Amino acid sequence: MDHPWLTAPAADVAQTARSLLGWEVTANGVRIRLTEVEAYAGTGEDPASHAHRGPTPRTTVMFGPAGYAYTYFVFGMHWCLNLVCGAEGEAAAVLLRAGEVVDGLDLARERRAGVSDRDLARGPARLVMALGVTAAANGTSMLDGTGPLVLTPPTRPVAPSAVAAGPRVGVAAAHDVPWRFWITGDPTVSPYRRHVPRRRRN
DNA sequence: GCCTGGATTCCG
DNA sequence: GGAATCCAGGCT
Repeated sequence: MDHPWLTAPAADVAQTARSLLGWEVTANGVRIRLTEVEAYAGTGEDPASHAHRGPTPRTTVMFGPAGYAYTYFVFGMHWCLNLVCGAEGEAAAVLLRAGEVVDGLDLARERRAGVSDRDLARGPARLVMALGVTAAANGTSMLDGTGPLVLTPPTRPVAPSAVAAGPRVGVAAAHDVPWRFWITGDPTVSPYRRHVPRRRRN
């Protein structure tokens, strides 16, 4: 499958993120339609990006070619999923923040026991749980079917006028860039929380 | 080596 | 509003 915009320069990663809304991610029997994403620019350009200060063992995948999954562990308990974008070496990425489960509802409910259907993938770590992916997906392609994740074009296209933009969630740096994109009014979009500085321990 | 704090979620 | 709960990255 050909996704020319995926390899657009890192400087255009915001546009790439916007284009991803409505696309579908399938893994382990669950298919999710993306309703919310966040863009992270290339190395050296975005203080909020894990790749900001250059490659490290954790972020190696981000410096590879576009179309690969970058998963990372956060807060000692959660996994998040990114799609690597831009030219090889630029380390741009799009964080997949939320979506609507459009297939495999029973499996998703099993993995997210006790929550309403709208909350199944309403948040980056929740989306990962619903898809049943973790560390094993890191560094696998999301385009060619060789990994657990498969990215496919929208079944229901998203009109450009239906896309809203705002600051990224939980990110202190570059708070002024509106690089979070979501489908206006969609119930599966995560509730916005601005970055809250942690209280210092006494 | 040690220390800090995080692209979060859930519960009180 | 705060706890849970690891570890990458920065600094001593």
